[in-house]
Amino acid sequence: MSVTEDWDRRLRAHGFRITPQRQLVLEAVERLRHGTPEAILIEVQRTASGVNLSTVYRTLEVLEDVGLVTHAHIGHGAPTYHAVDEHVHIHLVCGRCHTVSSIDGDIASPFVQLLREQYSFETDVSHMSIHGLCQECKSKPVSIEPDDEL
Amino acid sequence: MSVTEDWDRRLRAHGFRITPQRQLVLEAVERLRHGTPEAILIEVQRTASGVNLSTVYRTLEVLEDVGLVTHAHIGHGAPTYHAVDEHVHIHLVCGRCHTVSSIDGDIASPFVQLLREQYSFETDVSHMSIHGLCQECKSKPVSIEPDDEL
DNA sequence: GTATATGCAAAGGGTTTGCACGGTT
DNA sequence: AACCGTGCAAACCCTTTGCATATAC
Repeated sequence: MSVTEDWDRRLRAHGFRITPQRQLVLEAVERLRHGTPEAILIEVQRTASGVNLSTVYRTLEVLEDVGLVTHAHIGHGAPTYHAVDEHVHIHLVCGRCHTVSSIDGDIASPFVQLLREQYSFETDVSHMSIHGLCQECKSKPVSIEPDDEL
Repeated sequence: MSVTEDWDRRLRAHGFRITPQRQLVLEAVERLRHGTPEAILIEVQRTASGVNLSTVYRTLEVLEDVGLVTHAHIGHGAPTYHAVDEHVHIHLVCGRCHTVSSIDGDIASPFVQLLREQYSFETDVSHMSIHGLCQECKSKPVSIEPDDEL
């Protein structure tokens, strides 16, 4: 059952108004499965060319406030937004080739449980992005540690 | 045993030159245990006021290349740099009060092992920053879900 | 001596903000 | 009618880049 079905009720319940822009931004986030604010703007502008980037930023903040979208920081650039009704996933970001792959968020459950037990910390799994080396880059070592004079 | 003991050999081994700036930046990163580029600059300038921000950026990139420092993305702003000789730790970032606490990186070992087995992904634990709710914010629910008209 | 590193200043992304207008309630 | 949301433009923060000079090798 999609959380975004009662998006308008959610907004109203938090004292926000219903506007075409908010609907369009939410729909754009759902359509693109991953989206930066810039990408979301472009998607929105396919229907409504008048919408402004700052509106997208302000809208994403509102939608995140009411729990309709989340974001994660992949790479160094703009954050990536997702609709919360998607199955929770985690991004694995390769620090060498910068490939991003999405994996099932459930894999983190034991870890999340550990953080809850030991630190009373409630992890936002959808916000997790894990940096490291992907399978391919791991196998191509690229001159690791000569550790001698050149 | 500190990795940063043979920092000069490390740099040379990778074909980089030894400069006062590089030494100063590395020492500043070690002294501040967490530091943004800006904060590192200020620390460096306590000794050498002439050093420039762009040099700090370029130097951090070099030091990271040769494995002397790492960075993690805490919050939305500038990244935080660490010397690699510190015991590996993970940042827990509260999405509500923005408090950051550092915990022992070893807690992630089983999770890291899982990612290795299932996805052949080699996690950079020191780069991990985990977002969620801290103990205090978790217990103060702050008007969650009225789910009614206002 | 030559290639690399630095300082400076300018440009570049990404994001936020002030303000007047327009739309929702 | 009152207030919130939007568009526009400017400002902002963080980071990168071009170029001339200085420095490590």
